[in-house]
Amino acid sequence: MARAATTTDAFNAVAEPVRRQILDALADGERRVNDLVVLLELPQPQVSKHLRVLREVGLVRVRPEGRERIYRLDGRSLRPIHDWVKNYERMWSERFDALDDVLEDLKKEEGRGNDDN
Amino acid sequence: MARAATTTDAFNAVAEPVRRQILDALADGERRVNDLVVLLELPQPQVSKHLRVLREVGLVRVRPEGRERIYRLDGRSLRPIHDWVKNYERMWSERFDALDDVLEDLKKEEGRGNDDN
DNA sequence: TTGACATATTCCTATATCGGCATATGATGC
DNA sequence: GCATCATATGCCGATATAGGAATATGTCAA
Repeated sequence: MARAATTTDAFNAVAEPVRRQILDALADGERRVNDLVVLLELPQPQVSKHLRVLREVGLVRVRPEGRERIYRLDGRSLRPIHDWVKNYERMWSERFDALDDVLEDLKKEEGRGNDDN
Repeated sequence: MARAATTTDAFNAVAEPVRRQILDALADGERRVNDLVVLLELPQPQVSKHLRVLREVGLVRVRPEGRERIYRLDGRSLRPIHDWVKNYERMWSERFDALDDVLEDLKKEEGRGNDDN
């Protein structure tokens, strides 16, 4: 086995910068393929191929409209990523430092519960 | 050009499941390489190689201690990921639905400010 | 029907990935 | 020094990836 297929999960799909660009573009609302082509200044096949990957992991949905295809964001597949990174938020956010302080204070004031962490 | 180098950014580094496992293991505290080997039940070279990638994107730091090497999580490089996905949170979180409701109410009543984080 | 437009797919090449195995480097203790 | 432990690196093969170019599919319009 070589590398995990990008088509497998959202983590891999989103590791590709162009695909993130596409998602960001779709965040403003649905778009036709060609709108994305123009917007991202990329060759059309490349866009279509990335859209395919995004489709396969459920990050976007298509709606045909005449000869055009309207792509729409479906961000729910991003949730696992969000939930995963969220556990690390404390490592950079001062908000969490503040929270830690509060917790420490609580421990001290709250009496002599001998909890160590 | 083929695929983006995993060593490039956190997005790519984290797309690999084993590396996420490693980070999760390190979230509990620093660990020697061999601890990780035992914990994840993986061949040592594989662990070392993944650690190298994680090191190169700044997700972990090493501290030599005798003939051992203690790896430590440095979650700050995860921040770009967190910030990016956070923009999509509204797409699955009911909290945001609630927030939307609040905003609607505010529009209607124009009266009181209700702080939801 | 025919031709123009919109999008998807196929074929191709270069690359870099992951894992396995063997080995190198480096530190410790005798 | 030498053997051992702990970790890192090198080389290998298989795979699949991203991008390019050409082409296929599908839809509309005259």
